[in-house]
Amino acid sequence: MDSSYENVIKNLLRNPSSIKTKSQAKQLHAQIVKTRGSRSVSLATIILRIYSDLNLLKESLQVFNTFCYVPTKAFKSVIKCYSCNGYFLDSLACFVEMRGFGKLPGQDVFPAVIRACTHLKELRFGESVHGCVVRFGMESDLYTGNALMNMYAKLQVSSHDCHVFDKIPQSNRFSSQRSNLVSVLYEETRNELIRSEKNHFDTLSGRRVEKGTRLDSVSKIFQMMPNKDVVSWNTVIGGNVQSGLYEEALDMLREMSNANLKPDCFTLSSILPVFARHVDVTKGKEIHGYAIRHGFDKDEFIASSLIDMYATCTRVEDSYRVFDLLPQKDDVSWNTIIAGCVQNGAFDEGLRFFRQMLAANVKPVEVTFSAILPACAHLTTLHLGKQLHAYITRMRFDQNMYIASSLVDMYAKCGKIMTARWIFDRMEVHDSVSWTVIIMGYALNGHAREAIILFENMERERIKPNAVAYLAILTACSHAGLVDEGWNYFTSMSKCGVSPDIEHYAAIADLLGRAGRLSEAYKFITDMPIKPTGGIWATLLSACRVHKNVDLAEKVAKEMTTTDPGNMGPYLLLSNMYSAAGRWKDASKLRTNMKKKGMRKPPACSWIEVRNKVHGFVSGDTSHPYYEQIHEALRDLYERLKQEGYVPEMSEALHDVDEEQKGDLLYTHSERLAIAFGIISTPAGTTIRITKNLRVCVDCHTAIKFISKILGREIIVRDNSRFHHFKDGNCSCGDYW
DNA sequence: TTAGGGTTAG
Repeated sequence: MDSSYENVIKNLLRNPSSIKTKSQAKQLHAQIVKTRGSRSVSLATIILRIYSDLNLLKESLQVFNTFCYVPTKAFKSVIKCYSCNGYFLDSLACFVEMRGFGKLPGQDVFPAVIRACTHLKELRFGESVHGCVVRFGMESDLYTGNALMNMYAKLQVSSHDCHVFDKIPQSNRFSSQRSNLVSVLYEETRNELIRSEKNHFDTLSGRRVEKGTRLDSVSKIFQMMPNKDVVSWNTVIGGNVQSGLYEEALDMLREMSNANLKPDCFTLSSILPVFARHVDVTKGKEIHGYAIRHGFDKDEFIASSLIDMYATCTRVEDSYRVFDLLPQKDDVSWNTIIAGCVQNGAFDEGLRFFRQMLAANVKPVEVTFSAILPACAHLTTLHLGKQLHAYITRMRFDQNMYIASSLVDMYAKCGKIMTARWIFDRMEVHDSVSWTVIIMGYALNGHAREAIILFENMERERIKPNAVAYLAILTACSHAGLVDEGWNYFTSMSKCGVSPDIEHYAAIADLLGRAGRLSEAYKFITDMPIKPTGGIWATLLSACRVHKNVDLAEKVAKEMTTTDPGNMGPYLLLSNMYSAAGRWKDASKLRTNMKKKGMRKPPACSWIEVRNKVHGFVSGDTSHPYYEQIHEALRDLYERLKQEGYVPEMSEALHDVDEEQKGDLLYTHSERLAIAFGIISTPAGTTIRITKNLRVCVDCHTAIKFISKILGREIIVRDNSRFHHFKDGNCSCGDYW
């Protein structure tokens, strides 16, 4: 080899950071092995450092495993390389091994070790490492300080300490072969290390890190740091935000500016959730403006924070705009826009984004499913829900609490309560949400007793019912007419520290009204400590309709038109009641009034899924390609119903017209069109599932009961308030809705 | 060494 070439090699070895690529590193390594053999420990250490700096774990380990005696520098390189590649457990095991040899760690290794502790949620181990930092006088190192603050800020957020061998996170991607070895090594030395390092820490610093005071630890470290950079500030701000200390986070942001440090991408994406939670779109927009001026708005992190902020502030149109302008979209950007749509009730849009995400070859993750499933639940798109469920099972996401709860809710809302229960029973752990969805599922499907049993089981499992859980059980009681039970739950709420809000009052008003205790319900509403809403009056009005009390209905409708003048619900219900009582003049007067006020009844619409396709029907709609067959089926059905004793109930017909015309109006209702289509396009005996945007009318309700009997089919109708399971001539709602 | 997204609501 000529001397100039030899010089190049020497220079490279003296200045290893000049190696920038994997192939350069491998060439140098090969050259050294070729010319000088592989015995030189110092050369191998330099090569290892080069591989480690380039994050080449496989190559680093190949060199590392050749050492008989491992130099400190080699340990440091491998610890860092493991940590940077996400092999946190191996990183810690290597650190333990290094300490076992009595080698002194330097400030260059601590950030990687602390980062590993943070990812593994190993607070106790992290504290012992902190002890080690203090012991070796490295507290003033900027990177170590930042890493420590990050660790305390993160682990302080989780409510309980989770140790690595209690539950190894899935994200820890070490090989299973190696894991046993590492686990044994780690287990053997871990406790010993924690003991020795922590003793040093406690005696040297005179401080003890107690549970629950870890954000104080962050502040203390921050205050004691001689040098602080943007990362230090970002870490403290982010820690405050994650702990819900929004005002403190904003104060820190101001202080940061006073310290002449400019917010960067990290600062902005940490602070944006503050405005989302405060629903302060004006301040959020200011941040958006700042991001645009500094060219940060194309950053995926900032963009997803902005999308989320606008969606949380119900400005979903602005979310779309940010999303559309984003040149590179990652899975989080997609998940954020999908969740934003679904949370704002834009279910179809959410599904559209979900399909686009798949078309863009972005792989859905757990969050994607818990974001999209509620859309299937609300739209009752069972076929899509089932497809998603199959994918979730294949991906082994089914034990994820968010996903499992969403699946239970989706099946319950699609009327498949047994499937919902099956999933619920197979969940390893239940939280208050999963209990609530199954209880609400039974409530909506008319199984109050089962809901009560589950509510008691939840309390037995020491899961404290929250406001939503109480709402679920009150709904169950009200749907089943269990007045005493409902009242008991209502009165026990406050004792359990959950103050009833308007929905709970509404459930009780519904409960009383349903039981026919109308004046009691009226008094309950007027006496409540919260101002009654239009919705709560509507509940009572509905009860007046069922119990045919026109006088109280007029009184209630009057209350409603004062509290909620734009709502046409009371007009419609009252007008139907006038018609039912034969008071045609009053009914027509009311309708004229509505017209004068520019009120129009929204079109009634029902939909049914047949062979994975959703078919929608609007009242009186003749546009469906199978309309002729549908109409014929309806005619046949009408004849058979009449033979069975069905008499059309004309009381709710909208006009004062002759009986024959009313008959026409009635059998063109959207739910009947959908049911008729279901009958002609599915095999005999199959359950028919219909979803309707408005309340089912009395006549349709009666007719569907007959249909379920004569065809021997179960018909499940989800209207805008509840489920109706029609079977053998009966309905689960007990004729109250 | 720092940042973003998820479940229940008659």
